[in-house]
Amino acid sequence: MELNKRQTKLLEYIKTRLAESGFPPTFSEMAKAVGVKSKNAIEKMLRKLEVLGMIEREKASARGIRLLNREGDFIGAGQFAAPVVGAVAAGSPILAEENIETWVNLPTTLTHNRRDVFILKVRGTSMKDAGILDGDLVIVSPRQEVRHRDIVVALIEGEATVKRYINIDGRKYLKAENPEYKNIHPKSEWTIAGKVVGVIRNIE
Amino acid sequence: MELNKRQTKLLEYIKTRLAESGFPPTFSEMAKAVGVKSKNAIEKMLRKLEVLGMIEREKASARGIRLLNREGDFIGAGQFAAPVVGAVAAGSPILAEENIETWVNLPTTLTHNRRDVFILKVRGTSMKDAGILDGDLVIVSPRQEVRHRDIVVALIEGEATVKRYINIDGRKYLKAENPEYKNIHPKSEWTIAGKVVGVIRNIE
DNA sequence: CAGATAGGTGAACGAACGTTTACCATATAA
DNA sequence: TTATATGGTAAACGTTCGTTCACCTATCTG
Repeated sequence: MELNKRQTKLLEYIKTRLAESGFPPTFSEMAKAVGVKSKNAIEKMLRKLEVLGMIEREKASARGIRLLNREGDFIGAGQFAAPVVGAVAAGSPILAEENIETWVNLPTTLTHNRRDVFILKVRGTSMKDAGILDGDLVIVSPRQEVRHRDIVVALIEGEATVKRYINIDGRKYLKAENPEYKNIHPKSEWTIAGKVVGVIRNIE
Repeated sequence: MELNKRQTKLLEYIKTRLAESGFPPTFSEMAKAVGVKSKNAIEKMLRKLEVLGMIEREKASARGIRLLNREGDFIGAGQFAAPVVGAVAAGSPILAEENIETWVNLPTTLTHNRRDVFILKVRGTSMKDAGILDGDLVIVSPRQEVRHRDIVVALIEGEATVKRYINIDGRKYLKAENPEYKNIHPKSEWTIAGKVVGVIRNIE
């Protein structure tokens, strides 16, 4: 069972309404937003979203809708669900379902209001001199321009790695921020999955 | 103009309801929660909260309440407002009004559901080998037990500083994580303001 | 003392809001 | 072809919910 276009639009509308107004919309508002004329249409769509575990409802109460992320905990206003990428299966795009370990809610204030970021859990100490340690979560913005000396997430042979991007006169390579690691001049195909725009560390 | 006990309780109730149920409460729910029998009493309290800039309302709509932090942006479900401490005025407690630069909303998921944390903006590079750089925000938990080798925020002569806490056989001092800095054996009175439980960095 | 102010009760009103039922159109499966 | 699921309209219903008004009671002020 999957969402059709209008149902996806409804879910999206609930998200933005929650983010922008601080509380969920009413049936009439939703009907207007997705372009249907009957509140019953909304009722049916909501039931579907509920069955699929995307929302949770409080019956018979106004605006009684909770938005859930795929972990089942709910996404409050001013937040959005960001995927946490684990091991990247060779050849697959980094954001493929199979690579997503879990979802966490982030406040949009932490990402300059971007909602298209993902999160990568850092393994190893190759960036320790840049203040990125083993176990840290890096926030990655995939659609942002990457410049010389930015910290990036690169995909090399289906392996996601955090490094500093160096581009000198068109010579492009990756630099570790730890003297014990060598620079990487990939021979095989590689791509940049995004720019690191934030770091989150949980101590203990 | 200040809040009395019941009004404070109302504000607190709105906060927890928003955190727990994902949307604001109705008048009746609020009346029951703070122990008044009339919805009009709630109306008057809400007006006061509104005048004081603590909430924002959408008139004539069910559950039309937004919770604001002291910066005027609203606090969504699953979030709470944490104070960002700047320069600490000598002799004042670290969380005194005058020391608070601004407020930011944090998701409770980042603080293990603790709501009593505050944030300190790090100055200098004395903790760089612990992955804490100049400009980083550290999340500080003031009521948590501090143990040997924890990273802490210490108050020395009215100066807030982030260091590693060392306690060997009762000999207590502070250690920088940067060879260019010496250990600190404070001679004057000093206190520990809290334990560092998280780090947030915004790149760019 | 009279008067203002803050905080509350209680009831009535009307609009907002979720729910339900009957009915229709279209596509898909048996 | 006949069922059956899907997605929608339309209307009616009954609460829920915010608003407002009249009135009460302390407490403080001049």
